[in-house]
Amino acid sequence: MTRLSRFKPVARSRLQGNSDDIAPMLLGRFLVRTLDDGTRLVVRIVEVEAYLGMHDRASHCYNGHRTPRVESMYGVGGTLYVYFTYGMHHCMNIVTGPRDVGQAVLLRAAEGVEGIAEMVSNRKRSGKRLGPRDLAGGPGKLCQALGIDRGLDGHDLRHPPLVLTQGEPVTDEAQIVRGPRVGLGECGDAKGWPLRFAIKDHPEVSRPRI
DNA sequence: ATGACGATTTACT
DNA sequence: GTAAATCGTCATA
Repeated sequence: MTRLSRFKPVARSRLQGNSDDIAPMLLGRFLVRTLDDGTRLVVRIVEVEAYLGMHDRASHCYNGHRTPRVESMYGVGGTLYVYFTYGMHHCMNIVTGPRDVGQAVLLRAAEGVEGIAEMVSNRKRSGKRLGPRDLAGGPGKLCQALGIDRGLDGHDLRHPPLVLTQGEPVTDEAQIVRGPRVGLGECGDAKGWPLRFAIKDHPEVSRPRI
């Protein structure tokens, strides 16, 4: 992977499969966020979770649930789905597959690549020092570091102000670990499905450890 | 009009 | 480890 191709956008055709197939291929990719003042923030994705759509009880699209909040999750692969939860946090997903299917990959953690000082500033709470995993080691933290909110819901990830690029993908499958998804409510067998993927032993991967 | 509920994070014991 | 914070959304009435 050459230095230049790292910043080439990922083609939509690469995002048209099932979310559990695509999720591990997103590990190592970059998210390139351009702020209004021109500042560029870059992170490398290190942890994701697949949500399978209508037949996945943990999914916002379970049983065909379709409301204004989740509408963008039914968009074409390569669309961004951002939701607001717990009254204070945003989480972002990359939609996969054809339109109207409702599959997506939740971005759970990333490592800072460029613009780290700015991201730290975005993350600073009450003047405390940031510890391990405090920059983008969780879905809400990642969104806060990059300044992502519902205003970007439905955005096309091939274009600024948020682009998914080739980055430094993980080619060695042995470097990928998987386990059950985090934070789910009661959802039967879906609770144990191993749809969480992360780069093995990466320090930014969120808790609980995989 | 109302109430229950989060694909979480943080602070505190 | 446990618990509080905090509010948009949606099902129910």
